[in-house]
Amino acid sequence: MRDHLHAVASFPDSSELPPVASPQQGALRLAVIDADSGFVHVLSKRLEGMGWQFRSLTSAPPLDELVAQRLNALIVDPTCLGARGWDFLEQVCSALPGLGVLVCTGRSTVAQRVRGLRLGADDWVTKPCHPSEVIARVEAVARRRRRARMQEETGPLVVGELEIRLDQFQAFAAGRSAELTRREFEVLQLLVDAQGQVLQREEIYQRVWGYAMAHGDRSVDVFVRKLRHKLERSSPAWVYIHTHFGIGYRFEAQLKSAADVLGEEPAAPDRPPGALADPATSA
Amino acid sequence: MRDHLHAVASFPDSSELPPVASPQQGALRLAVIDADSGFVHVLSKRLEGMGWQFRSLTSAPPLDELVAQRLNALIVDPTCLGARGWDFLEQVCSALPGLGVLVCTGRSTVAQRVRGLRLGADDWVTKPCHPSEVIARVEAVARRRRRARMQEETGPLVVGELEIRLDQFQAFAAGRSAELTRREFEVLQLLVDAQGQVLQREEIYQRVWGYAMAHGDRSVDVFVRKLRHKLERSSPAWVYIHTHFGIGYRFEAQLKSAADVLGEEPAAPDRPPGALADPATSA
DNA sequence: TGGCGGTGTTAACAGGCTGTGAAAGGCGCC
DNA sequence: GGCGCCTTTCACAGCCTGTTAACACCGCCA
Repeated sequence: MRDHLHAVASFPDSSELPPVASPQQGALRLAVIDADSGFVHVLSKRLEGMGWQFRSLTSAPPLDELVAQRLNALIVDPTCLGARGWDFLEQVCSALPGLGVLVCTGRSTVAQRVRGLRLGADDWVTKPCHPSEVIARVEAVARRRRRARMQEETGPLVVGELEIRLDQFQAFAAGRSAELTRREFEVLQLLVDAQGQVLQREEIYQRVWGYAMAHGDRSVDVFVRKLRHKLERSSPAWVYIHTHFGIGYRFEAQLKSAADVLGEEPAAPDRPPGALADPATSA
Repeated sequence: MRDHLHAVASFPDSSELPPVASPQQGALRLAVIDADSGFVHVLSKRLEGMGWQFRSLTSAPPLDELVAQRLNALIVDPTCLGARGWDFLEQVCSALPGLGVLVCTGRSTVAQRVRGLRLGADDWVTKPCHPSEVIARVEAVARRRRRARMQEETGPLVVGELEIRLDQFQAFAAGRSAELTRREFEVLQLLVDAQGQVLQREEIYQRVWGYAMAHGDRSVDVFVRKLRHKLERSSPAWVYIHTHFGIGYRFEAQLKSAADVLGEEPAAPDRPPGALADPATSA
């Protein structure tokens, strides 16, 4: 169902194991900037075992050098960059929007972490930490980035008058944001991903909320209502979310008929705008 | 209730799977990836009793090996896969869209569950859990998947001018929805699946409604009436549902004669319009 | 031919499901 | 601590559906 995504992904199919050095399935190129040799050593051991391409540094390299490396991710401890740490972080993040940046450093205040993440870091890990956790987070970060980049490469997903940008968690129509909240966007994305399949409420709830839907919960309905409202506001000539009574919802961009756009059912449109069967026209 | 689906499942007999009794009606092939031997043991006991084909692993096998197993479902505890757990999940779900994937693991955060489900897992069960629940969920998941896969592989089912889409709970003719309600669709699906066999009212009722039909209940007749009406509206040149007097109904796409389409029974209809009660044709 | 049981057809009803608006509750931000 | 946004819950209205009943029609049989 979601295979349009992996169709675009640039990773070869062979899914194999540790040995060998050639870049393999899921392997990433990454660099570590850190003066803590023990940490770097342990980490590099692990990364080699996974076949990732890996480079370690102890100070900030020129930006263009980083660019040339075509990295997937960067692990950095700003401590070793002294006062220029924040600057560097900001520059890297703005110059390489496709790069996953993970800050891994000793104790820090909440304010520092917030600042770092605001400057564009994707994640913040506090030392001491287990290499596995660092790796897992790097993978998560890289996946997010990959996804966003894919989005960029293939162009935003367009259906009807809508433009859905995964990288912004937002839908646009005619260049204007529909101003969806996070959950609204998630519900929309799920429906869009289903490619016209009807999704049951339970399934929607489970995939978006992450746990089983309590009997009688109307959250999904309410969010669909909000989505419809915002989508209609942004793109009045289209209908996107269709109800299947007793089952659930289905996404399909559908142009409204002229009559529907002007006045709602002016006089005798005895049937629903969407689909209908008029024997006369079909015969 | 929907055991007609089983008829479609195709398990080749030759395989290197454990020597269980020959696959029986409703039995599934499944694999469990989990290092928790106690859990696996209890589960396997249960599964053997049900005659399901079952294989247990403690680490992630290569993808192509999984493919070769022709599984219906996979139960996995990503914990035992370490940092690659998410990757594995993602790969499996995208490479095997027909496979039902159930994550069964210890405590987890909402974020984790959402992530897992969005990567393509079908359900998420938290340990400790009762084997019965796991099995019930696997069945539900496998049913959903099989349905989606069947649809995908065989393409939409087409009979006469009708196109039946399981994923939309709907029938189409000439690209237009027949606007069937859920129950109408279920009755139609049952009749279509019977492949031209005559089904008794009692059987139809039992399978669709889920319990025995009360004596004198006319629900099936009413639904057949509604179906005929909607199907004729969508596809006027065809007759789909045939009555067998004193027995029940049979589905067969049949092109009407020109005379029948133009005027309903002009005067001397030498042949019954709907090919109704004609035991001779069925023999 | 008339009676009888099975089926076609229609309409009305009750209940369930969904749409909708608003209020209450949470949560993060300032 | 106050504030605002988002989420969730609640209540009510309206629509859709499944069900039942009633009547018309058809084929079979005496």
